Amino acid sequence: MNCQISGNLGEFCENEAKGVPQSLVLDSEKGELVKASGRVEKKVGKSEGKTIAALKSHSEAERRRRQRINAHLTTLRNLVPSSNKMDKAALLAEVVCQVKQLKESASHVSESFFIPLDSDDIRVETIAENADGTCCYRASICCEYRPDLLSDLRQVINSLHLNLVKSEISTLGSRVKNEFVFTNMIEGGHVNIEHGEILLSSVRQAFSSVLDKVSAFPEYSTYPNKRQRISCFDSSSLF
Amino acid sequence: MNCQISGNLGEFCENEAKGVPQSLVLDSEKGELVKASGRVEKKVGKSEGKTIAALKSHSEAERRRRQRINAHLTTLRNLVPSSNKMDKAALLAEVVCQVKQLKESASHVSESFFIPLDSDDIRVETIAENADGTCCYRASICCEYRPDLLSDLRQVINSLHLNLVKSEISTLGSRVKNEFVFTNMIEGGHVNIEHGEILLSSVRQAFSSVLDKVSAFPEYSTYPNKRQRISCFDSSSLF
DNA sequence: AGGGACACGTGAACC
DNA sequence: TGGTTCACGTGTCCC
Repeated sequence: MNCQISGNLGEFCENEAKGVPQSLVLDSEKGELVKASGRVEKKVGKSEGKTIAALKSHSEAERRRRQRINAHLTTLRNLVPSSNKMDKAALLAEVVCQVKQLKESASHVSESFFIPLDSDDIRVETIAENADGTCCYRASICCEYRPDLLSDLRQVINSLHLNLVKSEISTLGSRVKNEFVFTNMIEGGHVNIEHGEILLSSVRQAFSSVLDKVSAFPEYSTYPNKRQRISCFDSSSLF
Repeated sequence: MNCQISGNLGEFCENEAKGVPQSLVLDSEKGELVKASGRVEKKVGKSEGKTIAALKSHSEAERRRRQRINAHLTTLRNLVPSSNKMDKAALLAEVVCQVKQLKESASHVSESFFIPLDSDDIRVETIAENADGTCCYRASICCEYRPDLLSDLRQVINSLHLNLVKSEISTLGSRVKNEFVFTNMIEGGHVNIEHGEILLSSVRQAFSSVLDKVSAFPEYSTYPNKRQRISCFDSSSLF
C-alpha cells in the first residue's frame, strides 16, 4: 500500500559522483535497508519515450498543483495578522480560529440588529473588559410599543444611575427596541465598586419589571392586534 | 536542487516479483529515463541500523505532519459551506474568499456602529437587492445634536415618502446618529418606479440640507463647546 | 546530532 | 487514455 519507488536521478548522480552513498531506501515492512543502485541505462523498449514524457508532465503538473496550494496559503498568511513565521499547520489552525471567531461575531452582530417580532427580548451582556477593570456593557429590551414604555424605561435607567455612553431606539413596525451601552465608571474616573455581575443582574431585573408591567395590563398586550404602524417619524406617538 | 532519490522498497519488490519494470526514474535535467535497480543487500557498515531507524522516524514524522495539516483542512471544510467535494486548492481559495468577506462585513458593521465624534457623516447605501426588484436601503446621518434636528429630519423623511421599515436614534455624548432603513416598495406591494439611484441621491441631498442648516446657524455649530451631555433618557431635550 | 518543516517526484486512484 | 488529485517517503535545510 504505502510502497513505492520514486526519485529524481540527478541528485543520485551527484551523490554518486561525490562518492557519498547516502541514497538508501527503507523497506518499512521488513525494516531492511537497501542502497539504491546507480543508473541502469537498460533499454525499456519502444515505450521509453512515452514514459519519459508521462513522468515529466506528471511531475510538472504536481509542481503546479503545489504552487497553487502554496499561493493560497500565502494569501491566507497575509490575511491573518502575525502569521508571518508560522508553519503550515499553525497557519491553518489560526485560520480555523479566525473563521470561527468572525462567523460568531458576525452572527452575534446580526442578531443584535434583529428585532424579534413575536417574542419580547431582554439582553444584558458585557461587550468589553479592559485591563484596568473598566467594563463596557450592553443592555437591550425589545417589545411591543406602548405609550408609557419610554417613560418607564427612562425611570428605570435613571434609578440605576448607569454611566450611559450610548442609547438607541429602533422601531420596526409596531415593535420597539431600546439599547443602552454603559460602563462601570463613575464620576472622577473611578470604577464602580459593584461587581459587574451584580450590576448586570440588577439591570436585567429592572428591564424585566418593565416587561412585566406590559403583561399586567392586558390592554397593552393586545396592542399588536391593531397592527398600528409606528415610527419615530411617521407618527408622533413616540414623542 | 530538485534532484533526489526517494522510495519505499516494498513496492519495488512487488513490481520486481511481478516482473513489471515500472519503477522508472526521471532525471528531469537531462530528460533521461532510468530504471531503478533491484535491491542491493550490500553492507553499508556499522551505521546501517541507525540509518534504518532515522529513515523510519523521518517518514513517521512526516506522516504525522501531513495528518496535522489535513486535520486542519478537514476542519476548514466543515466550516465553509458546500465545500465537501472541493479539492485542496479550491477549498483554500474558498477559505480566502470567506475570510476576506467576513473581515469586510465585520469592519463594515463595526463602522455602522461607530458614531464619529469630530465629523458629520451621511451614509446612504443599498443593503439588499432582491431578485424581484425590491431593494432595501439604509440612510444614516450623524451630527452634533441641536434642538430642531429631529423635527427637521422628520419633515425631510415625510416629504420623501419613504417606505420606512426601521428607524433608529443613537446618542453618544452630545452627538446623535439617526438611521433609517427603507425599501422601494409602495402601497399594494408594487415596486417604486423611481430608479434606486435616484431615490438614494434625493435622500442624500435631503440629508445634506439638514446638515447645511446646522452650518448656516453658527449658534448650533458651537453647541459642542458646551459639552452638554444628552441622552434619550438622562435629558428630555430629545423629546 | 537529531528533530521539524518544506519541496520534490513518484504510485495509485479516479474520471 | 491523458489529466488531475492525493498520500507517501525521501533529500535538504535549519535549529
